[in-house]
Amino acid sequence: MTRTGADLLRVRALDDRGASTGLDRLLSEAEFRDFAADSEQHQPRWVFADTARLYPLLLAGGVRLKRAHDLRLCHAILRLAEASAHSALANAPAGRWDQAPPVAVAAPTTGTTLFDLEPDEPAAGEGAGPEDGLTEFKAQLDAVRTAAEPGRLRLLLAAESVGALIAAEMQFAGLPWQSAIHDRLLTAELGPRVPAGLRPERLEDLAAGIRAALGDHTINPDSPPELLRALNRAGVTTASTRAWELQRIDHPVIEPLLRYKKLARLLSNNGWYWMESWIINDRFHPEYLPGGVVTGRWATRGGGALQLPRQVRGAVVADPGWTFVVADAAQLEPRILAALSHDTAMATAGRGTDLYAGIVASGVVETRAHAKVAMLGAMYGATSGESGRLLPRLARAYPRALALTEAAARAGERGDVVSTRLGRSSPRPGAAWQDDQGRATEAGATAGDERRARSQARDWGRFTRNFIVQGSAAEWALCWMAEIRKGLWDLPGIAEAGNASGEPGGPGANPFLAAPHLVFFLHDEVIVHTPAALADRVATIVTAAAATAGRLLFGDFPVDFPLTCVIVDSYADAK
DNA sequence: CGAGCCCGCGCG
DNA sequence: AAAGCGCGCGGGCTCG
Repeated sequence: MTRTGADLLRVRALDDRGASTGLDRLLSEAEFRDFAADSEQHQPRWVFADTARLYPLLLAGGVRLKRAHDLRLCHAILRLAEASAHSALANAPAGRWDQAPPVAVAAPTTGTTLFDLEPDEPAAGEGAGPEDGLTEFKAQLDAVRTAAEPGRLRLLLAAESVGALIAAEMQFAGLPWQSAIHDRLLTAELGPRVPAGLRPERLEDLAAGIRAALGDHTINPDSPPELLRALNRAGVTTASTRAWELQRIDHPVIEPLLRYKKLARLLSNNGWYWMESWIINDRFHPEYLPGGVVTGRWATRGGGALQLPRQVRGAVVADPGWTFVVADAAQLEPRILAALSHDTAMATAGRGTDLYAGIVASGVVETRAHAKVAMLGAMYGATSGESGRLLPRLARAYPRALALTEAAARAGERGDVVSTRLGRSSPRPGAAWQDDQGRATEAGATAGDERRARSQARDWGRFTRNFIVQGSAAEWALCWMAEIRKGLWDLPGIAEAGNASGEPGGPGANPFLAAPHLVFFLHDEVIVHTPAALADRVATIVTAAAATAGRLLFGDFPVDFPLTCVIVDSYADAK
């Protein structure tokens, strides 16, 4: 499945090894939609150069696909994976499949849809003809077939690819978002709306309070350097204007200043301008970027979808007759670490309970807060503070888990590669890093050279230490979502559910929007929008999917992945 | 006046 | 002086 230059799509049928089985056609987009709808009866695996560019076309036409293989995303994994390091693909010079995807244009305001695609890309570089996709697919199949433990890579590529389908579906569906509620919320916090560039009443009042407390009537509280100078002039000794540092200072300016910072952030990041840019027909359509983070986590582009502050989640409200199933994997990363390292003691601490509470119950530390900060320290590489002090106790109780994070850190410090459970490997540090390490071992190296090299080595070690945990957790989350999607696939729509309320999206909406579907994903948390009558069944599916994801990654190793799963009409009520 | 940096902070 | 991981985004600010 590739694009040709003339807005035609080339479609070919292949067997398991990528060999052509005869069918080879050029179709217009409309013809392709019909073709895809027909072909879905046989549940083929669609091989796409870039799911994000093609799938929205199908979704807009009401066609949903079950299985896919995304060449661009899978290439990125195989290019770096240690398990396929010997393959032709991994050793070929960089080419078209190593390039960043073309930037899709997200409409910032009403008038166009979010799904406009750029004009077709020109043939990019050498060998970018229509054969290129097929050649690449064969190279990927070969890289997997000849890899160590091909089953893991195969699962990873399938999970990454279904993630691309889900990402497109979620962008298409959008997160239900009530502009009216959002507007009321902003007005209550900031005061009535004012034209862009002006401060709403509440912010203006607070700015006046800040100026009065500092005895300076010209201060712009939005300028950190200016603010810092004014604070120091007023006898407030601080090295920065960070909220957590200001919090500890006793001075009349602190209270209005902290309040100002909070509200100014709300206005600039999720204020009226944001609302008008991103909310269309009471839906938020962020652009998800599967594999957008080196660890395999998703990123988003535009709208800050992965940073929705709790302050505004009250605007996320289910349609009439519908509700949300909001599920969150409890202490996901430590559980992943326990399973990765086969640390049965740590896994046992999390059995049937809050993992941090289990650590306390085992007598390792005194409080849940201590357990949490110690675990985060182990996974992030803390060396000082409370976290650093608690680490030895954690290491005594859970030697296997801590040995694994330490080994990952040492590997990174040497410049070595580490890999996740399913085989996504970390990038190597850049040339500057290598140069600095080399310089520190040469004869004329200064103490400064050595210090610098050591510091950078430790930085990279903290990255690789975290990579194995964050990346494996991202794989669990992909499998979880894939299983949820599979479970939801066969649920009935609104009509069959015996609920007469309107279907979301209005007339002509995609039929899959009339049945339960995923509308949001945030690293270890999902939201399913569902007819209220089906919410219990959805919750059962989501819960079972978590257990299945655990088995897919870790087989029989006895580690639990419990969820907090609630049925709520507003996201604000989720926790 | 735009490009690109830093700062600060939202999320996990 | 160094400092627990990964991101995206907006505002200020500097520089060409």
